[in-house]
Amino acid sequence: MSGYELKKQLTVKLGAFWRVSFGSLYPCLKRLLADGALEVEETHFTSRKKHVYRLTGRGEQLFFELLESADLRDLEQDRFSLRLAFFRYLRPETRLDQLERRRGYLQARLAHLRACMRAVRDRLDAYTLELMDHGLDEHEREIAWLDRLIAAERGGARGDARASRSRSAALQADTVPEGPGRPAQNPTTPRDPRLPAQAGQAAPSP
Amino acid sequence: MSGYELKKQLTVKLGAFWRVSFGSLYPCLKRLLADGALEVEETHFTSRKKHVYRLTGRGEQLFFELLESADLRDLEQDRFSLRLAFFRYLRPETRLDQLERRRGYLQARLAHLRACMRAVRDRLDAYTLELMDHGLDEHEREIAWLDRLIAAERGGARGDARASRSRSAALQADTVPEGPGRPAQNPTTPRDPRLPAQAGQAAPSP
DNA sequence: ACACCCATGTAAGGTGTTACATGATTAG
DNA sequence: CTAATCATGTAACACCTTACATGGGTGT
Repeated sequence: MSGYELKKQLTVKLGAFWRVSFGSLYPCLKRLLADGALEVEETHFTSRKKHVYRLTGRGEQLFFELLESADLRDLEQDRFSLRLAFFRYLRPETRLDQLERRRGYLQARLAHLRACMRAVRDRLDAYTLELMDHGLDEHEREIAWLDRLIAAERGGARGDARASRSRSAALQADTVPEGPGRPAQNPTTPRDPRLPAQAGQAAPSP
Repeated sequence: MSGYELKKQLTVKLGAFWRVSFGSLYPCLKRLLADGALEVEETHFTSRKKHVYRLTGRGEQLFFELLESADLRDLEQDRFSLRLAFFRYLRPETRLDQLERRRGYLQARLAHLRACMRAVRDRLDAYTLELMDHGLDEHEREIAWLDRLIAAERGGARGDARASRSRSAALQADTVPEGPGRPAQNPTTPRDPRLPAQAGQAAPSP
């Protein structure tokens, strides 16, 4: 799609934790184009120029490489959320692995925060205490949420049915029908069935 | 205190949402020093140089000005948390005002997210849906938390007693004993009783 | 006619991080 | 003695945001 359209899509679908500005989007598209990860088609339907971008095979490969690999930074809130939004393109094992790494990260952080808090607790004013308690709470909730996702990922269609707004049970549906879809599996194939070309399933796509 | 010590304190007390690096802290101290907001005393107790910084009257004034004023950016998660950590130095009315503005901000955001979600809900995969639901949940919780803080701020010592980990009831204690402590009230006074010089009350201080 | 969305891009500037450089002191 | 901690700083760089510049189309 076009850069303009792309921004709109990203804003609607990932706007909760990730915002793009044209000042970073357009240069990025150019960079990816120069790297051969994208190709353009300039349309002039109405005398108005418009660049329609499309992923190349190389771009797809890059996408899967970036998605499968995850360093320490990718365990932080926003980066992880961004990755989660593309989880359907990951192999189930990698999904599970990344969910568990995020969980471990949060758990460690939680322990550290608790330790910090014990150390300074009685020298803090009420507002700071509230803030810290709330932070602890948030972490615990996030861990509980991850536990649900992990359970759903492991147990197939049987998630925690009691959680009021739980959608865990649906996690196994709507997923890419392929089995373990590795990028390295068949690097020469130009068209990849993992990338749905049809409409009706417009999850954030590469 | 020294820059080094300051970083340690900030890391322990605000580390949950705000991290400082020396590369930004030291230049910042220099800037504040040049602006007359800080003064230094170089100590050489043990032949090791150490800069002990102290707020000047101008610095205090600046602190209160920055704290009392809040633009749109300061309503976002981390910025707001930072401010909340210094709430005890604010006038009660300003506290209430800022809590309510943050609440309004979250409410608007929540409405917007819900609208986005309604629009794309059936074109999203299960992971993205989980992500969005979780985001909605977080927002709702944050609003509920703010409601407790607001209630405590309004109602004196009577907060929501049922919340399991609530500390709301203590919100009115531990606060700066002064009444409305405006910076403009007596600009010529060098020493400000609002800034506790004694130990034993080491909430994040300017 | 006017405002507003579509559409693309550039340039300046702010902000912070990483890495480096340096050296004293203390605990094991 | 050696590793860690105390302590201060600088420079390069990455990254993104804001503001600007430009122009076609669409609705009222």
